[in-house]
Amino acid sequence: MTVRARFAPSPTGLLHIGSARTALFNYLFARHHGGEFLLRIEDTDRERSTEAATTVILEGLDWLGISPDQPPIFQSTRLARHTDIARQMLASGDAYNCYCTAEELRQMREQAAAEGRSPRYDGRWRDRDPADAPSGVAPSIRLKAPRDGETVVEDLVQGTVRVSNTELDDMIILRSDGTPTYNHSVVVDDHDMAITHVIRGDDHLTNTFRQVQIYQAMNWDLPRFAHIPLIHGADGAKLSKRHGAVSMLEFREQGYLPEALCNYLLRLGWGHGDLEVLDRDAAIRLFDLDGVGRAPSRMDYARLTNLNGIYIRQADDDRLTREVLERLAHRTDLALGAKAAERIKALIPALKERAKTLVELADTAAFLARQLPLPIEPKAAALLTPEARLMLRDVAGALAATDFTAPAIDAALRAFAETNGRKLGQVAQPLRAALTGSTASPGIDLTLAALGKEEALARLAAVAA
RNA sequence: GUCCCGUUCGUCUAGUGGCCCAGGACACCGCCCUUUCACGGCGGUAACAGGGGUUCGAGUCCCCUACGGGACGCCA
Repeated sequence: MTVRARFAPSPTGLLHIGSARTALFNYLFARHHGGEFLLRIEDTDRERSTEAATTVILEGLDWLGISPDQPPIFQSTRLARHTDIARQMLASGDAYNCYCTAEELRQMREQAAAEGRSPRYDGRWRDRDPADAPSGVAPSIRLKAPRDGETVVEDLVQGTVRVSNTELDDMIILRSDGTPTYNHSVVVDDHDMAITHVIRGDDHLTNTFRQVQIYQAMNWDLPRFAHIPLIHGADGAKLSKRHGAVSMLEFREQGYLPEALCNYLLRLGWGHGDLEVLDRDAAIRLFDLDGVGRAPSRMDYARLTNLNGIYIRQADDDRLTREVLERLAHRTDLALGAKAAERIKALIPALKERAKTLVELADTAAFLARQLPLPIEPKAAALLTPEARLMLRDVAGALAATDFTAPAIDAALRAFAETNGRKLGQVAQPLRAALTGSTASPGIDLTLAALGKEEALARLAAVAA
């Protein structure tokens, strides 16, 4: 049997980190088993669903590199099929008309709450004579769920989960306005799409019992279910905005690489021995549902950032250069010409060793695109004492005599330090301050070489005594 | 309130009855490397929620308690 997995988000505005992980797990599972990964947009709530929100999901998945194998299926286009099945169930006696009003149901719930019972529909129309139907009231259609026994879900992550059927009431499958409900649509779609594995957040676990009852009523084969635990914030509560970034767009803006995010998400709730850094190929090769834990996990931004640093160090230099240029393009305090771009490209290999995000990478590259006079950080300014400025004049002279390659610069600086009885650091730090306006940068030889002779000497002249 | 699920270092996890006085990673602290900042190397602090069983032996199996989470809509 070929595996067919699906990701079924409702388009409500953003691709949440939790949804992204669900999508990733589905994708990896399908790939691992040589199956297909499908996407279904659950846009039946017409008021909340927008085209823009669908675009956000599609772009987010594309950015993460987990695009579906087929064009997405829009649930809204399948309405007729859903209602058709509901009517079939009505005809076969697996469902019945319920003439309760919303108000009546609300009272039923309130009374149950007041008496300490769980708020369930009491089945008052289940076996009632259709002749009793009040005129002028449009009925909803309810599933005639089994009253005895229990409903069992053999979950690939949670194990066997069973609940007594007395806990489950007769759910509405078709509203009085003729539209299908979520639980009903999902079952019909998953069946029609020949989904073999339903992998989703465990907030859906209790829905599953009701969905199973529909499968059973229709005599359809059950897919395998896998309910993965949710992602929580650092405080253990449901992940929300106040915990920090949650949408894919935000992570992208904050300079996270999609492969780092995928790696982080993969390791959140799934483990394989001591393995921490897994690229896409390794993930596909090793991922399976038996490695998924049952406890919810907490979002840890520090760990994501650490992973991001690893992926930045491994990333292609041209790609990083493009990213940096893009992020610097809007800055009005820089002169981002061809020369500056050339300098950035030259220093990226050294810069990427010390950046954890693309934002950081761009920030630390910005000095290369600055114009004189250079803004100097207070700590850097403190290094530029009158004495240091005097020294820099001589250093500039020594540097001017080289061909300005990094090795030549390094040799010249070491020689300069030696003949002047100074430690290399006593020369390099004021130099760094004068060239970058900061106390931290890649090796001073690399920094000088990237700036180029003309620019470097100009910057030195600006501060030298 | 009812039902369901969960609980190993601060966090993510390894652990499927003896290999565990519990291993790795991030974070944190110290040292080393070093022209700064990173990277890297070495070392350190730090956990089986509590209580009962079962067993020669329990982080691993069972029960109870506590705590946490999820679900209880004519939302998805």
